[in-house]
Amino acid sequence: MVNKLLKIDKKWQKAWEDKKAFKVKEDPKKKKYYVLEMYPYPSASFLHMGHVRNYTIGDIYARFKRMQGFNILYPMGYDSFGLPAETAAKKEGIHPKKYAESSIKKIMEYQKALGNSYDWSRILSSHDVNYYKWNQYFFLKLFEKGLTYRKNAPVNWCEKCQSVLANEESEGGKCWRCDSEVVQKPLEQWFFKITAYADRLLNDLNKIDWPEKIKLMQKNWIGKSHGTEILFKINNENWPIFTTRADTIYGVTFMVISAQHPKLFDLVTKEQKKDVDSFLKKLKTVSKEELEELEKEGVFTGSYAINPITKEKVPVYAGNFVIADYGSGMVMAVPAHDQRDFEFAKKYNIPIKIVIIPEKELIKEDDMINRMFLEIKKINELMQKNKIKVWFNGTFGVIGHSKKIFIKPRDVDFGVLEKDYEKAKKLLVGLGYSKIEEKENEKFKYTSYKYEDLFLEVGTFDHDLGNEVANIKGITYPIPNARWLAECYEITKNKERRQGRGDDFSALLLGLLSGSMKEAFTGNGTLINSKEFNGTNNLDAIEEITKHLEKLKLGKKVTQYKLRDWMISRQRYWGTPIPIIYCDKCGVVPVPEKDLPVTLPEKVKFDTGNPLSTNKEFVNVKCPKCKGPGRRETDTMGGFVDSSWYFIRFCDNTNKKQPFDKKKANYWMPVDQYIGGAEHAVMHLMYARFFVKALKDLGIVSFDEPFSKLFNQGIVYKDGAKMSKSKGNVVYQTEISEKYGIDTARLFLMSIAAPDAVMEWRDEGVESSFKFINKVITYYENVKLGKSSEKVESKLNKTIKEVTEDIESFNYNIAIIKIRKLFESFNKEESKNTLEPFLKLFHPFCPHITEELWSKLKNKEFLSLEDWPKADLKKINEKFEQEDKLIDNLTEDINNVVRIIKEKGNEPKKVFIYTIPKEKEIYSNEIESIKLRTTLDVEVFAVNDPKKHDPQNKAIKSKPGKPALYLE
RNA sequence: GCGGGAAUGUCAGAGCGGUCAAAUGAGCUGGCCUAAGAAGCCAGUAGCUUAGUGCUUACGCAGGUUCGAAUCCUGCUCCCCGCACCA
Repeated sequence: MVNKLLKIDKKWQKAWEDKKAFKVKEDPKKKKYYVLEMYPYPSASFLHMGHVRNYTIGDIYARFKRMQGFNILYPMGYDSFGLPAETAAKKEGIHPKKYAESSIKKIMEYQKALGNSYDWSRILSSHDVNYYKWNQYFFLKLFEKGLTYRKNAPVNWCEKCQSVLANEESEGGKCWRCDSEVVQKPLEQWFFKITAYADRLLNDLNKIDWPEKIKLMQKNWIGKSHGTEILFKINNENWPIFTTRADTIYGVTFMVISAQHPKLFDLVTKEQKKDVDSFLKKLKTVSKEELEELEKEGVFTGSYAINPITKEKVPVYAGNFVIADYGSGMVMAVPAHDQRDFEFAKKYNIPIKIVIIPEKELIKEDDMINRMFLEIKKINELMQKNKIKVWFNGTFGVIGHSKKIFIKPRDVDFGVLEKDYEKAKKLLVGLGYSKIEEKENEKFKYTSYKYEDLFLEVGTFDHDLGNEVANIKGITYPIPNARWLAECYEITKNKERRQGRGDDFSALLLGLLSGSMKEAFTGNGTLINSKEFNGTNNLDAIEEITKHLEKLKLGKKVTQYKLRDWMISRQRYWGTPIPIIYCDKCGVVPVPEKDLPVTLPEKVKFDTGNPLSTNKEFVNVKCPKCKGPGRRETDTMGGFVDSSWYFIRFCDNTNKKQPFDKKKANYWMPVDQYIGGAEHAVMHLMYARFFVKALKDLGIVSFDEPFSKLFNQGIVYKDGAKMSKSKGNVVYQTEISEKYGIDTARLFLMSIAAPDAVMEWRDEGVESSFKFINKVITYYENVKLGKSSEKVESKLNKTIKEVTEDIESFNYNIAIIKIRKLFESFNKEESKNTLEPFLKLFHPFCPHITEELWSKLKNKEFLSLEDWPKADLKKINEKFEQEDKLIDNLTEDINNVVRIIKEKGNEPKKVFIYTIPKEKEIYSNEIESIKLRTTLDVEVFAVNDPKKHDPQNKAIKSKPGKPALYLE
């Protein structure tokens, strides 16, 4: 059987290829549909189950859509430039080109063995000069437009890879490829100005049908935020500072400039230079893990900044926690209301100035008191039960002082008689109060009682600003003591005085609170200490203060993005040469378009530094402008440039005169269904979107989003880790396909889990898919061609309807279940009208065997190119389904009774079924199938049949949908 | 820390207000078939109970909404995945 399957696989793969079954071209009469899987990196010359899953998901969709009558573009290509080829070259002494090309060859072979319906004539590889030439072309176009520029920037540098990494490639201070530490290093680099498209990239997310998760990741990555740019004067020069918290301007007590800031030394005074230098030396990049514990550190620069509103003079520090290229690279530090600033201030003893206090509404006083009240109530009940007299007087509340909290509010007394004290104490311990304090209290006067007071210490509370919480028996509650803060504030605002309290409450609060603060208060609240803005809600204050600053021309509203420009330079060999020549006279000169391509030379040395610089012929060229001596750029472009437009090249992959024919591109693009891993959420998918938008602005294409729909397939795990060669937990394609045929692998991968779910690979289930395929084949080989029952037709049409919807929405696993069920309902005799549509439904999942069975039904054309079946809704009759269920229930009942009788030692031979008259036919029609499932002899009577055999008078038990039984 | 997703029977994995002791596989148990089966077929697979019934527990934990909840809401726990000193 296996051999047979393998032969079938080969036979049809060859047939498809020979007949060019999937070759397509533009056809204005047909509706196009473009299905694409992210093109693979041919670093490994094998495919594992993760790959197979990915490609199968795409192929099923492509085949499905093709059968639905769409003109399907479904190509395959290779992302063959990049580091692994170069690493392999270094390691094994193979030239990257050779390495890449042999890998491609092998991978292609395996891919072809998958039986996917690719149009192989459209193949492309990014290392092909006919491809990368156009990278250079686009580079120059973007250069003309000012979207390509060069700057000296601190970059992420990986020592091991000897290359610069993009922001996206440096994962928390580690290289995404080799996991070694990334260091900061200043270098001249080429950039694409993706930031110019930040807003469009953000807004157009609404246009595309992508998983929300990916859209969100892109949104966060773009990171648009609104804020205020405030001008601080430092050494008589204006420094714009970006902040989202203009409301805290009165709380600024220092400034921090990024240690990597290019203008840092403008601020460093002579006296401080030594300190700053030694501080900078200490800096290093840190890993993700270390980041959490990394202490905020800094050093005084010697300069002071003038707060534009308060005119206060505050020191400027250089700090390790400020990002150089976000915002202005310098922050106004408000330690009372920003956790980082707070930590820094604590460390260097900088004053903390509180300018926001929490609002009354935030305090859940009532809740607190209710809980306390319940506690008291509980105590009361307990005491009464034990006949201990307790006094409570007045309303209950809470009072807090020092670090303890007592149920002992303003005018409440709680006491027991002296003789009950010990007993009461015991009971309270039983209630869970571990500590009971007993004391004479002078602070509170208990005039009503002579008895000893019982204080209950029920918990502790922390007294710090804003976050007052009480911890009572392990539960944390907000505590109303902030109430008095609010009170204090009221007093200040109304300029009231209260006996025993100071005039300047702001000062008092500061004194009281800043010393005991444990962390910054970053919540919202009411402004204090902020002159005319006192009493304003801080969210409103952001607006108001910004407006105020605008009036004074000391600030303005601005928008910030986290998105950085796309750094494309790589100090590598195996990539597209950047078409730039440096000339001592003319400076940076782009290679003229007519001189393209700048071909990547094969002869280079890989031992040290940048390989391209070792080829003198390549490097030393004439300046295109002045014809004087020039020097070529030796950096190459990162691979994400290649992958930013390859999907358009597929539309016209052999064009030598243009990157692609505009008409062809406009016919096929955008990609209707893109399929690939979620790991590309922010890199490839963002760059490609940018690139397409830029091309649109250049007038090269007429669409502005590359991928209308995106589907993320789930990762295949094995032994708890993602399947990958480096982890050694790989199951190769051939391990399954050589044993069971490729259709089994496809079917299994698709039935085990929804395509977008992560799945754990287990061999166990493979057999089941294999068995099913064999069953289908055996069935089709033996089926008697004839008529199909209405029942089967009903089922077929229902299945067609549902499976169509399921495939459309990628519920492949559900579709397979339904297809299997349909198959189970087939009889020994079926008509072509059911046998053929079944093959069609099954075809996307198992193209080879269905194609084979299709031809066995004497069909000449490829099943792959047939029409997808349409459901005839008129033929769907739920009656059949219900009847099926009745028979199911009946046989279950019979089996149940049989089992019970057998346990009692009897062996039933025959079952008599008594149905209500209306249902008699249903059951008598199904006698054969009942017999089959019970192995008993079966006889059906209507209950009103006078001739029925019913010695035990069981017939009375008969109910609609539930016939009575008698077995003997 | 921020953001997103999940938690279902022995396992994997559907379901997402009633038709749910819960699809479909796998595993396990028993039976049939057979010289024998690793093949095929049939049945069972929460517990108790019963000639086909009935009941009780069950969809992470605790509450809530509802005539009714695996499905909706609230809180908690745990796991996974992104981002992360973004001012």
